[in-house]
Amino acid sequence: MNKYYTITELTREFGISTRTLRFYEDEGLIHPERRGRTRLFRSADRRLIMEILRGRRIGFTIAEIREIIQVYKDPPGEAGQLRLLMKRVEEKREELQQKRKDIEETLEELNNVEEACLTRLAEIGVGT
Amino acid sequence: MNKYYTITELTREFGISTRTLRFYEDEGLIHPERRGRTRLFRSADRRLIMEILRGRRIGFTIAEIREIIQVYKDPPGEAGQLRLLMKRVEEKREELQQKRKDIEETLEELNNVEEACLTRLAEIGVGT
DNA sequence: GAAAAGTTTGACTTTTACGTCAAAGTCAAT
DNA sequence: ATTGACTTTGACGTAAAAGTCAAACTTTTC
Repeated sequence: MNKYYTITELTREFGISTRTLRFYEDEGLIHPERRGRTRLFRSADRRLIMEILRGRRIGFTIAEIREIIQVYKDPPGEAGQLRLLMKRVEEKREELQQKRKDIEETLEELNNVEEACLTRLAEIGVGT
Repeated sequence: MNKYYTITELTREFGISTRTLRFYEDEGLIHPERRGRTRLFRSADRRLIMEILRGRRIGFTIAEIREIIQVYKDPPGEAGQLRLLMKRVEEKREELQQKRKDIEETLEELNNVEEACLTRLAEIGVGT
């Protein structure tokens, strides 16, 4: 075990480009090891990339993703910082709940569109 | 009734800029009336803007939003077009379901972070 | 009827998140 | 030892979605 992943293995697995991974490294989101100059990704890096991509799908910016990673890396110890973090968490929660609501409404509309399509198809293509 | 909204009324209501609304008009998403050169928004425009902003929050591009609006404006009548539309609907559905899952996982993590904060606060700030 | 407030168009700029080369280095296999 | 596949750095480019600014025009208000 304890295998290394090459950069292209990961790009293929996740459907992203090498440029994207290099960009994430430049932005300080990941820190793959090096053998010479070549990047070597461990499974921890791989998992981190999965979380980054999840954040991306949700619509988080690079800055936000970096911030989240930071919090996990070294959580704040001081009371003021903790309270600040909780405030930010609460804000994010509201944002995500709104987004979830938006998605659910849109899924509903998609259902309506689909039904309308089926109805229309049945009307015109009777027996197609 | 049948009131007109000015552009700034809407920007204030939705927390967007006039530039944004002009941009949406340039992109063909909205078509407010004119009195002279001044734009006059009706409540139908206002509702449309709400839908545009919902699409934006979800992460749809302008092109996708425009496409959705188009479908509502004049739904396809031909069978091939209808089937194509249904395929696209299915793709969007999967995309949104993935996004919803991402959001739910992230909401779970936010809960964990919050709990960790509370625990830590209790530890250090006993009686604060 | 003059000032203040709001609006329009047009042009240029900015930010984010990468894409696209080019040139050079590395490594495995033939 | 050379071909071919892969990788790196660096520089420049790009698309989307607005932001910013200037100059002119309108409308409202005092």
